[in-house]
Amino acid sequence: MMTAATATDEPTTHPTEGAALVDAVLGWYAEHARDLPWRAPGAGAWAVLVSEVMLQQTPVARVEPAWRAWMARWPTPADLAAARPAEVLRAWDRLGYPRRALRLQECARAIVAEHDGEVPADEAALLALPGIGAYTAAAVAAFAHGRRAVVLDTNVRRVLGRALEGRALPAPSLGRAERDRAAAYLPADAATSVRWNVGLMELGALVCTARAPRCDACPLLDACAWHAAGKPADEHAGRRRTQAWHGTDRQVRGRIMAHLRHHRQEWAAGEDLLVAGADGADPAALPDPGQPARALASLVGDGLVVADTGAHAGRFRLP
DNA sequence: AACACGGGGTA
DNA sequence: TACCCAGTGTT
Repeated sequence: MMTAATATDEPTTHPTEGAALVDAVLGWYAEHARDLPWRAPGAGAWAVLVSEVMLQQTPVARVEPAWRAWMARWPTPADLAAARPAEVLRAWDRLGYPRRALRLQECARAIVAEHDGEVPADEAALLALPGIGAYTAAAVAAFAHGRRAVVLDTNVRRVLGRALEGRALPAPSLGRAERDRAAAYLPADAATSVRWNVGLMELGALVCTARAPRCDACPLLDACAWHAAGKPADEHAGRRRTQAWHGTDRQVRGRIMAHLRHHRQEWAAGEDLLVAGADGADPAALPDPGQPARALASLVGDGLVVADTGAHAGRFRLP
């Protein structure tokens, strides 16, 4: 696949500088790679895909036990496709963003229906699956199938941004110029490109971290533009917004989902869910009394909660 | 381009 | 307390 950059004011490849960076990253990765289960030689494409979806915004430490239990229970796409969504959501537990769990099951069903139960290797085919975006499509193509792909997650963007451009942190949004630059540095050999991708991610996770980078342990120290410039501050600092959590609709949604995951009965009374969302207090006494009901309605809208429309209206359950 | 979307660990 | 984390889908 041709992924050449089209910028006219810069070369599209960086053979000398790029080769030195690649050697440094590959050498470091060979020495320091973590022994994660989805990297084991026997891990199949489905195992890799499941790990990548779980790792979307959830740290490795919390994903690992959930991934082991998940793969033991549903070792193939067909197994997950046949599961009850309520059990899928319970197994997802507290990994966060539970819509990912539903999309992962939709993804499994699409793989069964459209790809004979086999995880596709083509990046475009992967991108068409539910819950698979640009990052995950590239990651599965590379790590599950050994394909050459431009894998750009937050770690890779930070490492390349620092080493090549001297930026403390990547821009809030990924632009074409940044993607072209990453493509220009991707090794031509497929097997090498896979190790480059995973090596950059590992370097970003263990050494070139966002908060307190351990530059003394970095294999790219001598080549790093950010370090050479004296590690200037993040130029986008003023425009980044931290997401609120306490008192938000998201927190209330989480409480309702937690209640339903642990509820023994099939159906739960809406009143119980509203109280659960209000953290045990009377919803009417909240600063925003309508919040629990609004959160519950949004969960129903997302398909994470089902409302009984029959004779027992006012009762809810997991789908 | 901006938003909404969980939850917990760490400095 | 504030920030961060192997992003995705919608508006």
